[in-house]
Amino acid sequence: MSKQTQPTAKAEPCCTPLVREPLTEDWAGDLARMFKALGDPVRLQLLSRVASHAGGEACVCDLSVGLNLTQPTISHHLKVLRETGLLQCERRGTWVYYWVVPSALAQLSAVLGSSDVSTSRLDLTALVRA
Amino acid sequence: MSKQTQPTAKAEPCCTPLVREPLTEDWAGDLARMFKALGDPVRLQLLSRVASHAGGEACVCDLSVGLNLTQPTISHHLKVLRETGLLQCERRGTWVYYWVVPSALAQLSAVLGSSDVSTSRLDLTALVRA
DNA sequence: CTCTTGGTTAGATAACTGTCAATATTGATC
DNA sequence: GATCAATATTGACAGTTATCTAACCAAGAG
Repeated sequence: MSKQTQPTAKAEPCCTPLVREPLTEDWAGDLARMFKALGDPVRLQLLSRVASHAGGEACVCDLSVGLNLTQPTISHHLKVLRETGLLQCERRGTWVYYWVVPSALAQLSAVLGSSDVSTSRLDLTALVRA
Repeated sequence: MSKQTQPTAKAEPCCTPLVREPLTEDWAGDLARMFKALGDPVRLQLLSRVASHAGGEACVCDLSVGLNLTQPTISHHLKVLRETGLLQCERRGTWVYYWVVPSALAQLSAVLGSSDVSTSRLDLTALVRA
């Protein structure tokens, strides 16, 4: 369970301030996959609940309360977040605990934010492929 | 043309990183709409081309080159980015120029950024709240 | 081993999305 | 005016997605 395939969370030119890395074509695709995972209100709330939960992790039963959805639907959304590398999970006894992968969020945040304070410009330049 | 409705760029209880506290349902919806707009490789590339273009703006003809898509498709994606408040545009003569809305991207970046940003980055999270 | 509780998987379906061809609109130029 | 070039809009269609119900798997407790 805790051993998931994580197609997008590659240990690559990651986390280096993405200034001007000559971008592989895949990168826009990988980034888009992660942003798409965030592009659902339920998933955003789930992610937020996990991230802000005491101890940095939460079990599914904690996450489900208040969201007016069936449990399989919650499970589906968690799976999406897992498969994009934004979340990881582990089973402990009866419960399954989820936690965020900070580097994944940081990566997305860095792409959107200006990494160079002096130029106040967006760091999406790296996305422009040759 | 340049006078678009911008449903998502509201001034709200905005920009608290989602690791700090769970998102409200309303806000999650707004954020999700923007992230969803970024959740497409073509749109990511368009956005990055606009952002990295000389002068901070680009006309549609500049943006289309290289992307192997028909003109209406490009136009559609630009519309999505417009309607989520990530881009703005203006017609000048025959051409339509697009530019990014930095505050929108900053807002998303801030949401993703870790609250305990003990490390590097500027945490203007609170400032961006328009 | 059986029951119960927590969670995932499978299958079905309605809604949404990306794409294109065709058409419309807008402005410049003749 | 008529015409052309640059974008936008419309309509259609295939592929994807969010959600549900039902069934299944895993781990404790009797």
